[in-house]
Amino acid sequence: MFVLNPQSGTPIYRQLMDQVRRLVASGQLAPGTPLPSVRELALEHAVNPMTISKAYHLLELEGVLVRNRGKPMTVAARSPRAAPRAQRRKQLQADIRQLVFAARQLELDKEDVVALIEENWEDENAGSGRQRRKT
Amino acid sequence: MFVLNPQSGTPIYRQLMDQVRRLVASGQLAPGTPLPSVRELALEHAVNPMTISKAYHLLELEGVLVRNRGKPMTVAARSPRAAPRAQRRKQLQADIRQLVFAARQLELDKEDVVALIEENWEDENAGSGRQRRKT
Amino acid sequence: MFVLNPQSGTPIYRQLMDQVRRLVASGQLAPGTPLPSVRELALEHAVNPMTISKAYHLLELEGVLVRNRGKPMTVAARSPRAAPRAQRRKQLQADIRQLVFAARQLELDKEDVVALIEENWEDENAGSGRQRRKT
Amino acid sequence: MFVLNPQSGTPIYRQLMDQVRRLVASGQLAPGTPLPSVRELALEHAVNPMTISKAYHLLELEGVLVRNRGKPMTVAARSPRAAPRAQRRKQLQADIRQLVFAARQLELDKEDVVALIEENWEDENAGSGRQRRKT
DNA sequence: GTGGTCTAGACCACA
DNA sequence: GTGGTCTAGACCACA
Repeated sequence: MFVLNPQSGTPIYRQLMDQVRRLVASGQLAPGTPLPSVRELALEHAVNPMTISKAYHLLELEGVLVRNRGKPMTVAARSPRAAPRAQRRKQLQADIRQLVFAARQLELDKEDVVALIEENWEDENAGSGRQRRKT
Repeated sequence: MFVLNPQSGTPIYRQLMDQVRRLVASGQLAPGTPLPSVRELALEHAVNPMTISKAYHLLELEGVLVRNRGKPMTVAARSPRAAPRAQRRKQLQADIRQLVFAARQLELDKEDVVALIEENWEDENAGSGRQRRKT
Repeated sequence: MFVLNPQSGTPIYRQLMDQVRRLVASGQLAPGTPLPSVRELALEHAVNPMTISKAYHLLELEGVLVRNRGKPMTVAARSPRAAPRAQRRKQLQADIRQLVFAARQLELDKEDVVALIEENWEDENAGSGRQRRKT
Repeated sequence: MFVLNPQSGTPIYRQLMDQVRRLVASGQLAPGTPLPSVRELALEHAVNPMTISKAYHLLELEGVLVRNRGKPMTVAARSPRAAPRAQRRKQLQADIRQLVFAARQLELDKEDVVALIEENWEDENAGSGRQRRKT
């Protein structure tokens, strides 16, 4: 469900937060949906429970998740089931800007970038998505 | 010349390294070109000199820069003046993958992403590029 | 400077947060004042650094403190040097309500409570304040 | 009869224990009085029966309540019907100290605190008492 | 020196 | 079973 990469440079708890926010925005995690338990995720990704817990806790402060004493955390019941396309686009802005900036420094054309996106789009079927960084 | 963002989450020395590598790959920083001094860059970006120095040092180890006693560091004289397009494309792979991954989680189409890139491409004239992160 | 009681039942990080907020509200911690470092506080109170860090981090999210890379955290530069008396009174409301509730259940009079406060007020000179709970 | 606040930070079973102890001390719960059943209280406050049960059990260990096979728990028959005023005052000490400590950190005067108590005293008629915490 | 992130593992409150 | 809090201690980025 989530792709966490400890080598990534981006703190694990932030990777998780980003992904939860996106899955909620797209409605893949609908309001009320229970999230995997802290322990479960921690075991699955060989990560410390506190790291997961931190991400969940911050998402709770943000209002994305709600805590339920003794029961798994759930997606908060807010807004429509999925954010409108315009808002989801906005959520991608920072990544887009970073990419455009990098591409221009590499003196690549818009066409190069679009081609690369098309190539990668096909590869990433069925959740085979990875999240890496330049390093 | 460089865009350093202390809020970015990505360590400053990495931001600098990424940017130098890209400008060298594209030939904007040609072999032999002197880089701004550590002090100069540090002052300009209100950053600790050690941070700049660390980036330069690591780029030297990588063979991208060369140290010249008493004179500013310069771009190493290696390969053609600029990397071939194919190689520069490769340098963008990680960013592309990250973007595609994020877009799919947001249930955006390839077309949305391309449109966003086109929008941002125009905006970023004249080195007004920023490098931010999702936060 | 701070009084932390691990036995208290109230989580340590919350005790610290409450106290920082109050000292900021009263102007005893003026904007720009550096706070004791995480390690310093942790050692002094024989408490884990992460516990202090958590309190500081949450206070940063609240806007009470600001982080300074590589330097101690400081009190945020916001509002007047000290909150107006009315606002500080408000900050005490929850404690007052709790006390009044307890006193009424004990069938004590307002006069009993006032007398107790007067007795304790004198005792607590010069930061000899403790923070305990009924347990 | 009882005011339980799950958001409070203070464990629910402790809130309940505190309140029972105070109502017994003041004679509002006289020796022999039956307490609401675990199930009843749990339902009324939308709380897990085990939580209520735990509080009752600990109060039994303390000697405040007694268990009666097949019948509701009752208030233990001990001492006079109500604790003398001096003892009840003592039961309030911890709350008083906490309040005085908070008030001094806020640089409020004894007069402010007394005024706040008087304001709140009137408001809390007829068991409308709440028990909250600073959060 | 500073804070940030993380692990491994304990114990608590609650369901 | 769930999440919350905490310890002891490591290593990283930055000043």
